[in-house]
Amino acid sequence: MHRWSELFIPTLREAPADAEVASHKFLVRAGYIRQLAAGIYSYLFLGNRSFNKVSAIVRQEMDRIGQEFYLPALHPRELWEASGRYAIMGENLFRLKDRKGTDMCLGMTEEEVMTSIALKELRSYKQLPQIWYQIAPKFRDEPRPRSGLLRVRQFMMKDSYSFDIDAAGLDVSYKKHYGAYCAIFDRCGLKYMVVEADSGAMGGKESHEFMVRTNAGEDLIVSCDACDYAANLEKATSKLEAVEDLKPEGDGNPLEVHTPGQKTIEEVAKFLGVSPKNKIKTLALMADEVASDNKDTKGKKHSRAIIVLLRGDHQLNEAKLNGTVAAATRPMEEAEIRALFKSPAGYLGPMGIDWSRDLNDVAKPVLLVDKALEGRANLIAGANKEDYHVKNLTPGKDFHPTAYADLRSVTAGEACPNCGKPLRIDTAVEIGHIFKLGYRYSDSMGLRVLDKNGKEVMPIMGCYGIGIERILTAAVEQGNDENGFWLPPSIAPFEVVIAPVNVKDEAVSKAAEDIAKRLEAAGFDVVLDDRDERPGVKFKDADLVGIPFRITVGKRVTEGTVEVVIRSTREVRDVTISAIVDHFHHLLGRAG
RNA sequence: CGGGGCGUAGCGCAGCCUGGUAGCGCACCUGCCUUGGGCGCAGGGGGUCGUAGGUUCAAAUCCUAUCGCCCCGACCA
Repeated sequence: MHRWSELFIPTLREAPADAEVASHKFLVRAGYIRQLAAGIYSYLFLGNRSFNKVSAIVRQEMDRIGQEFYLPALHPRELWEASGRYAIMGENLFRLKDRKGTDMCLGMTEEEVMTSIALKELRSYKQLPQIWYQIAPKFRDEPRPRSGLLRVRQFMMKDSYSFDIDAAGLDVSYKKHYGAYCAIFDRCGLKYMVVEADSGAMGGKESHEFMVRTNAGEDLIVSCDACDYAANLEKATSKLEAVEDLKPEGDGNPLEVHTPGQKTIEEVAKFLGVSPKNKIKTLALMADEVASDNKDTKGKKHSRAIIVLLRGDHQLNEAKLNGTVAAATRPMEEAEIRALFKSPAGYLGPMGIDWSRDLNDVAKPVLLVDKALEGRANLIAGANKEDYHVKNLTPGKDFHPTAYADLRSVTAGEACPNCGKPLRIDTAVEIGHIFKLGYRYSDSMGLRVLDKNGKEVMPIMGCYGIGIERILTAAVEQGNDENGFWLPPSIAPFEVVIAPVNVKDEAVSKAAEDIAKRLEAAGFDVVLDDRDERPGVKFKDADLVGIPFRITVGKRVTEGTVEVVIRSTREVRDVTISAIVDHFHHLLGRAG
């Protein structure tokens, strides 16, 4: 039996000064975790217990669809060179040398290791499909670890990888994961949502994220309360209300107007008496394309101009831009702006520049136009001349975009793309991500099997991740008040804490001991707070440490009664001692 | 990596400006007392003031460097 007096549960009255988010404060105060360094945490007794329960649920559900492996965290450089990620991952990849000077790194994910096993062992379509998974530490040298356990440098991840003969097979593996993830998060007692996710520049086709709404989250998700539409802001779209175009002025050809000192969208719109919706916002960006190996080719970089046009009242979504041009961009410097536009910032527009016709044409500047401007007419943009703007601009007629693309960020209140009702935007924590990888690794690492016809084909892959500590963190964020937090019983370190009000009272402590024994015999996870402390101390600790139920054993044992307290609602019930086991069978929905 | 903040006992903080005995609350130990929401009284232990160098008769305090941690941003398969 677990006796609190013998356990190491170092609770704190005050949170460490550098903890800001609720989960961080409470997990430290409750003695679950202690910090070792930035983004690196130790799990103490309670933390580890909870952690193990989460892992066990993940393992059970994953075992229904896949096979568990255990892969090394220490990887040779060559493996990451083979996939091309040694360079791509940059500083986020922990790198080290072994005693012989061989370059090694610590795994951020295990696509390379899994694929290397697959390519050595898989020979035939008959061996497919495969789903391999593991629950193991991952290492990422994050530029800025933060928010306690939310963004850390070492964390436990359930990562799985599927290998299928074709896209239809991948669909099946993907759906199996979708189902398993729902089962896992349901069992962990989380209120989560599944959102369409940005598949990134890696060329994936489909991707969903499992998100828990909390103000501590780092992601922004767009969702519709009226239907099931939900997407990461990086991916979300919306229906726009039609905008009435301006009437053409004069002969309908581009017309310069004098706009002295009017630089911002708002200033110009007000000055000309039009809505920002009839204006073009011109963003001047540069993509610095550094050759793939950043060490040897230092200083040798090729920059190309990327000019983005948006409706005047819209904001650029950098993830979407990234997906379109597959490169990181930065704002142009003043000199670069003058070199291209022959004009100072504030009066930029698309006129008079020879734009690239093709995204792959590196020689000329690229003009990307947001889809919200497609089909619009008589817009107003800068004239590329100080103190002048141009009216009557119609895309496709007066200037020729390199490409139209969805580049803007959705804002709250815009119409849902499915049902037209207003969209909401919330912050959220990503607890899981499923991803159709495609042929990215099969191709780069040379994975081939023979199909029915004896022909070599590339298996298609999927990868799927769950952040174990994020489940715990999200659960704490979801259930806390000023006194502490409560975890769902399935992932709490103990289901019940039994608090005898005075251990020196024989009747009380005997009854508490007896109840603990009976509940434990019935299969409940209980801890007996047998410390010789005042009741207030025990209650405060019980409230703090995340245990969902408390039994208070007080003077009324003489009447055969104790109190059961539900932590989340603070509901208190009198229960007769003889009925206590039945009561918990009922409370926890377990058969007696 | 840019901007900001902070390193003094396990936790929370004061002291630093204006150099001179290192302090408070909580926690901890002993004893008494108390026992339905962090009880009370008495006694006690614990700190190279992040580290290194410098200025000075004297440095937690002033100067320089460095390390670490937190926050905002950039970044985040």
